[in-house]
Amino acid sequence: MHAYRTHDCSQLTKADVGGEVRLSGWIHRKRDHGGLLFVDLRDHYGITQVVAEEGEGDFAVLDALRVESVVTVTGKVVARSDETVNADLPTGAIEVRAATVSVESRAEELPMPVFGDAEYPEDIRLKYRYLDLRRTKMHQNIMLRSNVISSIRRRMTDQGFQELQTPILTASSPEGARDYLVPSRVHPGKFYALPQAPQMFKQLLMVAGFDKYFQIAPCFRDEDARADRSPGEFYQLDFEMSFVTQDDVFATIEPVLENVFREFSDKKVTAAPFPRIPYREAMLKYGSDKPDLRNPIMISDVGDHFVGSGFGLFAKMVETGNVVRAIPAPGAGAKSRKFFDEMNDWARGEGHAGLGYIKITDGVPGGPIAKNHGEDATAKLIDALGLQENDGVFFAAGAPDEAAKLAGQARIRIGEALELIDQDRFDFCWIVDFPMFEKDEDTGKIIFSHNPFSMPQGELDALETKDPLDILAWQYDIVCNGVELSSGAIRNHRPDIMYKAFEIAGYTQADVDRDFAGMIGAFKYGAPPHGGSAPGIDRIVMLLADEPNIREVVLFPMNQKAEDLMMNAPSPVDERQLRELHLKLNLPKAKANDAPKT
RNA sequence: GCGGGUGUAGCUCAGUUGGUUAGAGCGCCGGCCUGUCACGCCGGAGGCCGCGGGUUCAAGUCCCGUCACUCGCGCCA
Repeated sequence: MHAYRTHDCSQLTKADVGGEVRLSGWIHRKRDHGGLLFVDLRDHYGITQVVAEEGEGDFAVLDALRVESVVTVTGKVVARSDETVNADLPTGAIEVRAATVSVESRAEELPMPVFGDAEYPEDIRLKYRYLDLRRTKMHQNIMLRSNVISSIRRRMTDQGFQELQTPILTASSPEGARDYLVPSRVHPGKFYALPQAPQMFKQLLMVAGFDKYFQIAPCFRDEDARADRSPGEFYQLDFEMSFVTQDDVFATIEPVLENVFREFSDKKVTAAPFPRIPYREAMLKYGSDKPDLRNPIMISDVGDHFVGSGFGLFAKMVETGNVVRAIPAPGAGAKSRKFFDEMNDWARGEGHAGLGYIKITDGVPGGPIAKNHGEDATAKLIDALGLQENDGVFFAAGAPDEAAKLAGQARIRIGEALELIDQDRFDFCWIVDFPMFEKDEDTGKIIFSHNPFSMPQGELDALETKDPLDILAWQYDIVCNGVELSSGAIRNHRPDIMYKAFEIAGYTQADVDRDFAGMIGAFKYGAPPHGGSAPGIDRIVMLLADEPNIREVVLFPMNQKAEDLMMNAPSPVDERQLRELHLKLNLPKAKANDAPKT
């Protein structure tokens, strides 16, 4: 008989009755009836009930153990009587009569229980992540993640993609997020950087002629956390293809995403081809470049209605080049005035001037805007917006960018408050036609608005002839349920266009040659047109697991301050290590009241 | 860096307009219990009410500061 197990804890059925078996696992739960003891024995695969009776075998050994201790139990499989069958358990028709019990590992009293689905503080969960991961929900999430990644790999290789590895220690890049730096021992004063994405490497793989590349790639960015953003590191399905147009990239990745989502969820999934929404249209209609299409609210520009309006505030704003955006709130007319006032308070709290509204009650429009705007004009506005007789509508007014942003946030908040969002769908879309450049709000300079390596639409001709702010890029994002899954582009593979694009953004040819030496050099020796994208693995799994927080689908995440509470990272290093790396610390002055870390 | 929320037993939480000895469930420890599967019953231990300061006759409760966690803003080509 095997030293630890003849079966796992999910396998035994009526067919095994009478057999001598050996199981190993954790004591999930104990039910102690004095002379009779029931133990739910748990492993990765399932749970099997073990019974021990006083006076028989190693009853006393099992009786004395705490839950989460690890044991090996040997005994006979017996059928349960009809009254005692547990239909909720795949192994519920049988139980194992414990003859011998060997203790593999004794558990102390737990800082947090494994059994049950109560919520626990995240710092405790992170510190004792190995216990947290034993819990059913977390264990399932991580299994889902593993299965999703397998499925993605299979689907990518089936389409002819090669899985290739790129370096983890690379060079810092002047663009993008802050880098994680690694000091060089051999080269005093020089540093490696961890890749924010294998962006340049994957483009170089295209130059190297590999045609189709993918990788489940770790990416490192020193930026602050969000619910859908782990600090430190995350994974992307990074892929790149040669001799392709934007349509080819879409046609390649759409079936992968659609089918992965269909494979791992019962929700309705957008059928490919996914809708494509130009960036400017998205900002107008949804007030966001990552719209949640499950939300039926559509924003529209209603500035024209307020030209010369009796509602002087909006009339004046429109005259001075500002905009007014309407955010319908279907059915909100039935809500109390408090609902509308609270929305306004929220907008002010977010730092906006406010959120005006019209509340329609049984066909009668009310509120300060309706009153001053005039009866006929209000009727016309309501008609144009297609509002029903118990709807509401909010107004975001201001500079175009600000009004769009406020309207977009309000759209989300109203959709949630009125429960307009269908929780049973995954709605995909592409956001396309991103602008190539934008104006830096602080300096007034022209800067790249996204990836500087994207091909401008119209190529060199556009760069030379058009207003930079009017130039669009072959740059696209894929969005699902308001979550940005990836961004990608058809790349700029032409040195002449590259130099020109960087020149517009204020970089000389020498700057480009220095900062992007590897890539610009490579493009001078024959580079194929190419493009790709990089959907975020963690976010895909988060959506599929129906979790609001990315840390629920990451094995060992760091907390919001980028600390690993289990491994105590980051940690101080000793003087010898610093000397080897030619580093001297220049620490900020400690605050007087800082509590010591435990 | 900034703003919101939270902080009471190992864990989840209750704690009234400031008022006597801060409670419950789970867990833990002890006892009883031979068909449970959230086993049951009896008993017990366990509290710097995050920390510091202030107001007050009196603070878990009010005020200020601070720390921790979290959500968001900034940041994220």
